[in-house]
Amino acid sequence: MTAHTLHDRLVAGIRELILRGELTDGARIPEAALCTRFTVSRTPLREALKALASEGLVTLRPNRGAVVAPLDAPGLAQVFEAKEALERFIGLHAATRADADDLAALEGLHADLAAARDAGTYSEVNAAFHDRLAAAARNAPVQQMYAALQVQVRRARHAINHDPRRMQASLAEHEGIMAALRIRAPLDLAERLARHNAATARAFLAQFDGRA
Amino acid sequence: MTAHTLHDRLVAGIRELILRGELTDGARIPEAALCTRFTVSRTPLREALKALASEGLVTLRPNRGAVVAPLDAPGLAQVFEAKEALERFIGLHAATRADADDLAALEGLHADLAAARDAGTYSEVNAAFHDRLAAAARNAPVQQMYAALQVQVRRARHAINHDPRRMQASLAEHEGIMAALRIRAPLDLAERLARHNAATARAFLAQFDGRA
DNA sequence: CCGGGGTTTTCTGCATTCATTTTTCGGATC
DNA sequence: GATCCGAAAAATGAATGCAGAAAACCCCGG
Repeated sequence: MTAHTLHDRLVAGIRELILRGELTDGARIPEAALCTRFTVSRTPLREALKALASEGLVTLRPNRGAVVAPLDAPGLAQVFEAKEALERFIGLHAATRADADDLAALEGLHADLAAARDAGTYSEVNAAFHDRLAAAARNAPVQQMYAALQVQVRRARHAINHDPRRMQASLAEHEGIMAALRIRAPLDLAERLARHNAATARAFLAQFDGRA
Repeated sequence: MTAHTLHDRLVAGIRELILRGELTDGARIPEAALCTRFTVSRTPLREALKALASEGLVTLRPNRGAVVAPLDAPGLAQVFEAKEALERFIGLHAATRADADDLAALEGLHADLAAARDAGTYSEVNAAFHDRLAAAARNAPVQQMYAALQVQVRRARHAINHDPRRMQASLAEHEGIMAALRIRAPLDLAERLARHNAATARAFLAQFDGRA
C-alpha cells in the first residue's frame, strides 16, 4: 500500500476511502480534513484529487471544492453498458491469450468465490477474478479502462442490498465462464461474460432505481 | 479552448503541445520551461502533469521528472485493438440513438472530409467526425474512453507518413459508414467502423513498425 | 585519450505562505 | 418571524521557499 511517492499513496488511499464508502456519494471532500487524515500538506493532496478527477471518481467544482462524483441510475446503467463492450473484448481475447499462470490464478479465485460466505468477500473476490481475466486479455488500454469501470460499479455496491439469490445465480454464471475458459472458447466466453454483466446490471439497477 | 481555470487551460495546453508534436515522444518535460511557456508557477503545472499522467499521455518517473509517454508499435497495436471494441459499441448504438442534430453535424463533417486536401486537415476533420459519432452513441464512459484512445492515435500520426492512397480508401470507407448511418443499420455500422479501424491500424502500423 | 570519483549544479517533491473566492453568521429592516 | 445585507470566517487557487535526490561537471589517474 505504502508506495514510494506520496502521490501514489494518496491516490490509492482516497480511492479506497470512496470505495469503502467512508466518503459517500456527492459528499464534499474537505482538503484540510484529508490533510490531517493522511498527515500531508495540501499540495500533494490536491495533486491526488486532480488525478482522481481525471479518473472520474471525484468532480472538481472551481472555487467550490471537490465532491465524490455522484452516480445516478442512468449513469450506472451507462457504466454497465460500456462494460459490456469491454467484457466481450476480454472474453474474446482472454480465451486465446490466457497462459498457465492466468488459468491457475483464475481457478484459485473461482474456488475462493465459491467458498465466499458473506456478500462483502464475494464482491471482493469477484472483482479480483474479473480484473485477472481482464489482464489475461493482454491489452493494457482495455485493462485500464476496465479497472476504471469496475471502480464505479464497486462504488455503487454500497448503495444497494445484496440479494443472496443473485449471489447464487452469479456463481452459476461463473461456472459457465470457467467452463468456456477451460476449453478456450472465445465466442462462448465473450457471450457468457456479456450476459453475466447484463444480469449483474439488472440486479444493481433494480435496487438502485429506488434511490438517487 | 481557454477555460476559466488554470488547471483546465494547462491540461489542454500541454495535451495540445504533445498532439502537435512540439513535445516529441519520450522527451523529458522540464517543469521550469513549461512554467515560463504558460506563465504560471510550478504548482498548477505539476497538478496538470499528474492529471495527464492519469490520462496516459505522460509518464511520471519519481524524482526524475515527467516524459511524454513513449508509444511503441505493440502499444499502438493494442490501442487500435481496444478501439475496435469501442467502435463496435459506437456503431451499434449510434445507429439507433443519433438524433437529427447528430446526423446533420455528421453529414457536414463528412462533406468537409471529402473536401479536405492535405493530410493534416483530413486527420483533423476525421477525428472530429469520429468523436461526434462517439457522442451520438449516448454513453459518457465510452465517449471518454474513446477520446483517450483517439488522442493516442493522433499522437502517433506525427511519426508516420500519410499515404494518399490510404486517404482515398479511408474516404470510401466513410461513404459506407454514412450510408449505414443514414438507414440506421446498427450491425452494418458496427461492422464498417470495426473494419475502418482495422484498415487504419494496418496503415499506421505498417509505417510505425520501422521506427520506435 | 578514456574512465572514475567527488563536487557543484540543477531539478524534483513537498511544506508554507499569500491572495481571492465562497460560505457563514449576525444584525437590521420590513 | 422571515429576509436581506454586510462583515467575519473559512476554504480554495496559486506562488514562493526549502530539503533531498538526480544529473552534470570537473579534475585526476590510468
